[in-house]
Amino acid sequence: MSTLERYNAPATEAKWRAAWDEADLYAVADDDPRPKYYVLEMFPYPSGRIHIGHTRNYTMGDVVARYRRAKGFNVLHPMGWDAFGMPAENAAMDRNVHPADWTYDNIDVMRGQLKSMGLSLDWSREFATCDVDYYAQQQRLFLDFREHGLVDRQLAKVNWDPVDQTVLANEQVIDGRGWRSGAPVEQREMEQWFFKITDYAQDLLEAIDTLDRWPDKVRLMQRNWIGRSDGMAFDVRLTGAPDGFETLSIFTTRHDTMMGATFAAVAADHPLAKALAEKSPEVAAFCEECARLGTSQEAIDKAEKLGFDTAIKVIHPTNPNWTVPLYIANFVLMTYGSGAVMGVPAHDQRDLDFARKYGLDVIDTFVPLDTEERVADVAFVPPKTSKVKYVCWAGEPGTVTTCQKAMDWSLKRFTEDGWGKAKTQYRLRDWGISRQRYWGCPIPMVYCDACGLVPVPVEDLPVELPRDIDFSAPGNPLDRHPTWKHTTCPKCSAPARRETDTMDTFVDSSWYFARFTAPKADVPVHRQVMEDWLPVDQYIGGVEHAILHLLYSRFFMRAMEKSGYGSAPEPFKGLFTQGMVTHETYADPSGEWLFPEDVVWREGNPFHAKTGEPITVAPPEKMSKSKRNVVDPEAILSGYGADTARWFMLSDTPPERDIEWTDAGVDGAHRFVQRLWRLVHDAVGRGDSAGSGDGLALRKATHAMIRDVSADIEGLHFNRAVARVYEMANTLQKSLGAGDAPGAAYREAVDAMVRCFAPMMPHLAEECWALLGNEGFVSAADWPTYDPALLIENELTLPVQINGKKRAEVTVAKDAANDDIERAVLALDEVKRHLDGSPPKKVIIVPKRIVNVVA
RNA sequence: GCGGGCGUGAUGGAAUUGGUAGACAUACCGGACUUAAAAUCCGGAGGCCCAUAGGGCCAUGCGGGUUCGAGUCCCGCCGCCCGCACCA
Repeated sequence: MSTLERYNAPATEAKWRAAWDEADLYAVADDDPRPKYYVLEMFPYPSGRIHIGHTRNYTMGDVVARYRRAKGFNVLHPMGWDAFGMPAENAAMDRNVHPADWTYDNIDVMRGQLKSMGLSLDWSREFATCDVDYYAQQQRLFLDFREHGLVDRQLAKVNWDPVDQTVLANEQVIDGRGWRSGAPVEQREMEQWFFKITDYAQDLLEAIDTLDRWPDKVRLMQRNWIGRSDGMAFDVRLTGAPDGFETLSIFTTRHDTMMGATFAAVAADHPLAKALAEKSPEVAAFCEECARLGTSQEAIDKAEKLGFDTAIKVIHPTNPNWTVPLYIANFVLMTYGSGAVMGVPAHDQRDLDFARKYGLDVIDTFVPLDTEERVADVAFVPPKTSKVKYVCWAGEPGTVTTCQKAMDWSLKRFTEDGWGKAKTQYRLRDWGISRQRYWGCPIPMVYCDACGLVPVPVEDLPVELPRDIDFSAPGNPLDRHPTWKHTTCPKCSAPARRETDTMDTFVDSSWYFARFTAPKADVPVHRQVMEDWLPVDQYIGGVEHAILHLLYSRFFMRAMEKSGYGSAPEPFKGLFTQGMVTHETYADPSGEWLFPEDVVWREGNPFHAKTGEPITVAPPEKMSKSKRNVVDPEAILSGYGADTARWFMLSDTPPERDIEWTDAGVDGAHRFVQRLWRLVHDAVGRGDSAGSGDGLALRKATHAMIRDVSADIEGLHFNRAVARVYEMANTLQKSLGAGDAPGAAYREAVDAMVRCFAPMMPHLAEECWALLGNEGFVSAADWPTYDPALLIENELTLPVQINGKKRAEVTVAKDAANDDIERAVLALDEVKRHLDGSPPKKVIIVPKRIVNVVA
């Protein structure tokens, strides 16, 4: 043993990766007869290098892929690159490199890094979304969607940077200013392309119920995002309004409070408000003020309710002689409902604040059952299921009923009266996909003065991005390009202009999982092949994509089905959202953030490695460049090896929670790599003949491990699977130390253990597998099976409680009768002592679990 | 504000339908090996109290409740985290 060299992880790992490549072990065929399993991790953005979060995400996916492969599935486990996006353009501006070169160089680096993790990926299916072959097919999908009525043009507000002359994404607006120019951002309305995701609002909502292998949290977030509310729509007549505005559309979900409406209000960007603003500078000024306040999130928090009395009167729908004033109000949203509301101060806090400020009436329509007190400063907004007493409504005053019943009744009544009608409203809005930038998929449309908007014919695809591009001036470089946008109309051949907007990069990631099923096809997907592979059985990624990416992908599958691409309504059958990787933060006395490698520890206290100053340590948080609490996985991979990094990522912390990266944890993982190596060496040294006895205890432990590790991996409880392997190693080592380990049982145990940790540490497993003299790759070996007969105990040791406290144990035959157990328990010294001579009040025996004696 | 989640040793965390709380790991302490250290191996360990073996009490954020039995279920607090946020 003393001569055994340490396991050289980096060298050994490289050897096995080369061997896997040589054997083309992870390539997958579409026509394989075994049952399919599609495991996918969210593909990375090629930012430059892999970060620690990637290693966690891809390790988890790889464990699942390797486990399923061993269980006899035909496993699709592909990798690609979410390669379009702003950082490439920023690099182009900052460093004068071409976005394509920057992106593809990054991909080369990151591909090498991912390969060094030993992931069992089918690299032959790799693609990047910026590959012309990919975005050409995406353009085709766009045209098909349009053909099927799923694309339209709508006016939409954008963040406009007046200095850079460009549209900004929300995350580029910091405190209301452009991130580059620092100029105050303006809201502009522009015509943009939209995917009509709202056509599927109800379907997307209902189908969430079928996603039973998604986290409840994500399902709830999607439900809230779609935001269905059932209410009533109606038109009210106006007096004193400009021509063309004789009526106003209103939406409400509380029609039971209609008789408490004391004012009406429209949004500042409502068409009526705009019409008034044209005639009145005062109105225009008010609306502008509202628009300014609107943008930043903080402002909304503090925003005071502001209103402008238009002097227009709204005729209450229930009574032609009853009018209420119409305001323009800053808290009414144009983007929800009809952009106009009836204000019911008694039962809505916003309306109440507004009413108090502008001296409007407050009419209680119902009161609590236990008090006659009327609304003062706090609106009375009971849950719809609460019973209240109605005092002023469309029904009999004094009625006691639930709000929901009153609403149902009111809706029926108002519908019969001929002015109200039931309406379902969604919070979800159509998906604006236009982006005014270069590094994205061009939208294949042409503007012709004679023919209007004309789609690029499919045979003319792809509309390829020009290579020569200039980032030295602000604005969209495609729009500025000297020749690119000039073309001829596909219909009339007259000179025409190309659409210079490109697609939101979320479009790229909305169907890549489908493209992996036929990555080289000259159509977006092959119908049959896609239907065979989809849905993805297990999708793994960050919770930050819980709404947009996952919802857009669900929409895409429906849109593709409608466009004739085959049926796979739900793209991801199983979803798992893993936690982040965190690290302590370090700051020097001046408050500067320090990298972990700049910190040295002396006697448990941290000091600056160079200056020797004491350092303050703050609790772990998400790794970020700004706080410098980052660890580069490259150093771990090349120093300790991939298996150590993988094992660490899977250990201790449940995968859905945040994991704290610590050097001690990594060292511990590496120590275990070395320890397993020694254990296996020892097994080989013993051969098959040494030892005595049948090793039953060891065999039981082995088979229990197989059962438990299998269940833990299947349930994605990787931390528990890791603990089971540790337990097995401890058991092996103990039986070894006791000198009673029979060779065959020991050999069986080691063999099973190697196969069980192979999905987690594939290189080490491969080396151990070879050392044990097995043929072929453990990566291609079957998953071990366990013998249930070995797990049945003939005798059971039951805990014995007295009055609910554990006092003793009793060992009985596994099928012992309750009478026998009771007799054995009452004979125990410990039990006698506590009973002190008197008979027990009761003895509760839970079969195979526990005995409780009630004294 | 609305919605959701989580509170267990020094630390990360285990714990079937309510049934032996603290598996496994990290850090720590002791021993062996070593000139020494590292590495390795063996062992210890929730807290408090009495103690010779051993025994007792208290312990899963806090306070109640249901139960033979509660980390787990119910009610009320406290704290932290996440999502949405003027959605009519």
